[in-house]
Amino acid sequence: MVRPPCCDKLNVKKGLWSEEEDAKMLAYVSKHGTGNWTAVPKKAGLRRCGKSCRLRWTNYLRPDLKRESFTPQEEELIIRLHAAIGSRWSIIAQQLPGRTDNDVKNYWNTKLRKKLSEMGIDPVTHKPFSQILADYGNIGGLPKSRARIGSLNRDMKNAFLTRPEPFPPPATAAEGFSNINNRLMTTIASPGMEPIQDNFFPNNSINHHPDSDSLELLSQLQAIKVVTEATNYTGHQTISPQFPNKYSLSLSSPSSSSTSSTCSTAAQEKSGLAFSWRDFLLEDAFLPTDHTQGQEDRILEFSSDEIVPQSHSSNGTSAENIDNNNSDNNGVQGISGGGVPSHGFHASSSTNSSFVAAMIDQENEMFSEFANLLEDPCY
DNA sequence: AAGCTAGACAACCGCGTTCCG
DNA sequence: TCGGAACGCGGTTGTCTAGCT
Repeated sequence: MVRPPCCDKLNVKKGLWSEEEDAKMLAYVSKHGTGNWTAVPKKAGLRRCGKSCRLRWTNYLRPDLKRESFTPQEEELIIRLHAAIGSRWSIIAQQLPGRTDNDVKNYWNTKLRKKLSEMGIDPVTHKPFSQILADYGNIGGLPKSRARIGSLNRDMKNAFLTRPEPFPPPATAAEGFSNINNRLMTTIASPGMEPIQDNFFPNNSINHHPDSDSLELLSQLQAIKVVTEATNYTGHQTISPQFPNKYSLSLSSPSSSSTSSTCSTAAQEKSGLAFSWRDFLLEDAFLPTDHTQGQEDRILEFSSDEIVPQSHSSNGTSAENIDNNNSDNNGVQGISGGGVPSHGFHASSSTNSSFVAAMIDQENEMFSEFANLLEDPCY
């Protein structure tokens, strides 16, 4: 690619901006406004590329930028929009006043992606890792396990290579997820649920079809509308009562949006749409299908409002208590002790080993069945 | 105190799109 | 219609800093 003329000069400065440079930029913009960035360095007396000037202005010097850290509401909106339209940072940033696409992108890369991974959700597809691996396992001609893991995206790779248990269930509410994050668990990665885009935004970045660009913009706008509306209510998306495990998100015309995009009812809110972690792994090819009572003990149950270990339901740690605790924190980061939520997994170690053993068994089965394919010299 | 590491964020790079003569 | 310049975007890299050993 041909470099812009302004960037060809050998004496163009790179790296961090000094206060003096910032002052020059501010002085220039306050006098002349923005635009024609290639001319800015010369007019402003800066040894910078015009592109660099534009970035410095839009990402740092603009007076309307927020400096404070992201709020849980902003966090939620980012995740919802990312689930709906993918990494279209500029579009997402437009829904967050005072935030730049760079801000949002950095926040996603440093915080949210990791957070979702720790919750057992693939940040790329917003599907549970277990579901992805199950899907992945259905693809024929699989290479050896290590290479197979190597071909996963980096988030799943991290989940595999840095954790004793490959598919950690979400942490419990007591371990520190806010109500907002709990709701995210149910709206983004609820059991058996197809991701939002699979059902409603077929032209998203994941399922993109090259001939569908005209529909893509509409889908994105609809996605933004729905996501922002849902967030403006209570953070809940419409939940179809007929399909408790298939959360539907209404896409509607403006005339019907007030009714179709409503939040859940108060009763639903109170009772929560409880489902178990077993449901979450329902499609996991590696889990034994017949659950014994012993296995039942390790099932974690969580609702749309809080995540409650089922086996702990009688120990006085009621859902309401947890909810109250979160309320004490104004619904913001109900993390006792602060910090990043732990991976807190209440299952016993034997449970973990049985889970892993099931995986290994499955893998060995495939190896024996497709032994010839495993000799692929590419691996 | 020095070295190391991870996290946060600023900045750069390359590419696609839009604008304009 | 075409080609070059400008702009915008997303991915990646670089730098700084705080915390830990």
